[in-house]
Amino acid sequence: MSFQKPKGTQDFLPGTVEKWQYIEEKARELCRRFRYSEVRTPIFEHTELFVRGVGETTDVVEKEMYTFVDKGDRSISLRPEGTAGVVRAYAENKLYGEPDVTKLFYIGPMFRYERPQAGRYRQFHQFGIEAFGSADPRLDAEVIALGYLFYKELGLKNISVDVNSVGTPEIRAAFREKLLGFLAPMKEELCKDCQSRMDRNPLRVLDCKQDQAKFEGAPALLDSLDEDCRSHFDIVLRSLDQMGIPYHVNPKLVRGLDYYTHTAFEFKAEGIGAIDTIGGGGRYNGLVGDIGGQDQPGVGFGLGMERLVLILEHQKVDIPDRQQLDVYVIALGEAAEQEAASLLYRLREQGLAADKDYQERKMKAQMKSADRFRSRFVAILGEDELAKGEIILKNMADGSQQSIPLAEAAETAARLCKQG
RNA sequence: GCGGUCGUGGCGAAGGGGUUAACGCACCGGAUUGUGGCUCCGGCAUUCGUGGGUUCAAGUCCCAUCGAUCGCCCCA
Repeated sequence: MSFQKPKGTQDFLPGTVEKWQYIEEKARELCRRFRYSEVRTPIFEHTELFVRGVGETTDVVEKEMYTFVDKGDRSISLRPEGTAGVVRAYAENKLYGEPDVTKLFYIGPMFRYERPQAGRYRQFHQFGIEAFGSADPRLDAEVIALGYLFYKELGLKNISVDVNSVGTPEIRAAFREKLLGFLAPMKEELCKDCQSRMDRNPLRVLDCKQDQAKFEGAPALLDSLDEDCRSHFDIVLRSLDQMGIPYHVNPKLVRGLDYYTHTAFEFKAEGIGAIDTIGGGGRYNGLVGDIGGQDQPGVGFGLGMERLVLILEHQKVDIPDRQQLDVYVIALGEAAEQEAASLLYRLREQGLAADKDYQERKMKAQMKSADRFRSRFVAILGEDELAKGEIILKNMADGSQQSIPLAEAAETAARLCKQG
């Protein structure tokens, strides 16, 4: 094989794309119900946007971006996540001028240079939403609700929602100091991952799988929240309660991107390998201003599509798959082939899904094809039929068949198909 | 970036140094001169990811490389 797809990428072939189409359709339909409109932003942006937006010390920008210099000497990066680009588009196009809350969604590929693993690819896809222009905690709840309902309506079981408040950057900075004070004396006893986490992201140390026991008396971020943060968080939780959305408060929940303020949340599922987070998001009140726009609060999520597909398969959720054909035209002999080609076109003009063989195969083989395509009818056109100016229309489900004048074939087939 | 496992026809999968590369599914043809889903019969890999090496002899051993897969860090 001379060519292979680049590592960590995938070809989505017939049989699988239908699944994706179904999921995307569900996402769009749900967004419409919640009044979120689609945006399509570039797949690459100036590197600086992600550095400023996502945070320059995050793993995502430190080691996972596909960055290159273009012919104009600009540093460009393939988007590693969706929010930064949407925020940029929101600010650049001055959508904050709209009187209402701006609600946007996107579906598309993202890129991260990492070792592929179950549910992790270098090109992966996200469905995400962003709502700008309101700091109302009920909007946070709406965002969570949309994600939750998305999974629920797709038929997923056992999706859990983890929620936390990460406060404001100031509160987080203060907490970080307090936590480092607590951890410093025990640094030598921590695992080597935690030791490096202490430098990069101390809040994450508390989430370590090995050292749990040592963190008994550790300070909790939730206890450090000020009045504003606390009441914001309380309203989010109360709203979720009233909507009947199950969640659990996870004080250790920390997200990998720097821009979150107040609410942070994750959707999780089990049994799909080492990775259980299938989506996450939160509020990002300073981000629009950081990126250079008029400051506006925002909240949103990003959901991983390949992880979703993985779970759908794992939970054996049925997804409407291959399309079926209405009519398969079988022609026998050169003269019939010629006539069949035009009959085929007329069937399609009637709005029917129709096809024929183009490999001069035997009738039996063509019947098998009709069967494979799950065609409802077969239109047989042989020497005899051609001579009589008719076709045989056979119902594949019950085996019954009738002769129909060739001139009326398309209309008759269309009528029969529409009857059900 | 680090570690484990794996790479044989369209797909699944035997074979673990000795020279015609099992088998199953799918596909094609025939039994059934023009009718599918069942049955029976037949066909279908000059070649074992790629490159190098060891050997009289290499899918089979060694090295490298690419890819897949699982895990770690991190994340969707």
